[in-house]
Amino acid sequence: MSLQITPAELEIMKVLWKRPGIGASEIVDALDGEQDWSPRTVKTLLSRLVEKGALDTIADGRRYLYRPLIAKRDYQKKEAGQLIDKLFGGRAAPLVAQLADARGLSTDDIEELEALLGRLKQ
Amino acid sequence: MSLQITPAELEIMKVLWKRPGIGASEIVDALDGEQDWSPRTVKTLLSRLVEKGALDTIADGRRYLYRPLIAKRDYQKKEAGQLIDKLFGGRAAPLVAQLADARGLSTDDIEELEALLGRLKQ
DNA sequence: CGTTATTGACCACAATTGTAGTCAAAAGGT
DNA sequence: ACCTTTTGACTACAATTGTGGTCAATAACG
Repeated sequence: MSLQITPAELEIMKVLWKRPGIGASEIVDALDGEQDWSPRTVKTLLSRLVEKGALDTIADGRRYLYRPLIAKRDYQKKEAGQLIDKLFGGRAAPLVAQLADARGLSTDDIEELEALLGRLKQ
Repeated sequence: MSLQITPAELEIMKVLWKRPGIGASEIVDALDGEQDWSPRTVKTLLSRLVEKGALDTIADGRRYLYRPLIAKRDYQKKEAGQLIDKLFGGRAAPLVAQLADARGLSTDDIEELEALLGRLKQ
């Protein structure tokens, strides 16, 4: 199960990672301003995510509540790993170098990363 | 020009980033072992990349030599930036944290990153 | 010189994706 | 007890993508 989540579907997942267990209409509301989708479109994306096993449904009267079956953290890990395998020869350092170049790391970023590296070192 | 390069097309780009200015048959050869594509498939991908403006052709007798019009570095930057915007709230540090967790950074990676951060600090 | 192999141009076709419509059941307002 | 709204199920349909076939021109080989 490769669990292929498309960009449009990811928007739905992001809402549900933030507020698991809500229904379709709440999702539509949450997306308002973000995406300009008809409620129909959101329903379709929800069905596809359930079909793919990325979401779980809980019956709640005549409707469903939806809950993510994959953790955001796991998905982030998978995507980050795929990117470095695909483009950076499997090494993380070059990726970070590119990021630094592409958008500049803030002082906060740099400090955070140094702290992280310090923790990893021991 | 959003220059949307698909995963299959990227394999072609990777060959051409390594050896710019080769022809279709060399690309087919270079991919042998990597991908199991018919020469036809490679040709189609090449045409699409030219159409998209990702490659340039140089006439060489009755065939073309192909050359990347986008630098690998630029493409890496774009992809890395897209990933952190899409999944990491635009911050690089959480991405690195995930990478560390996902696959463990080697001592070399850590040293490389520390050196990089040192350079960025001043 | 005739045959074969290679090449780009054009075409094909199913799967996936983005985007949304139709429909019937049910829930709620009045 | 009706009418409207909301919901999930099913359906639609064009664009993109992966994968490769046809064809005509031409280069290379015997």
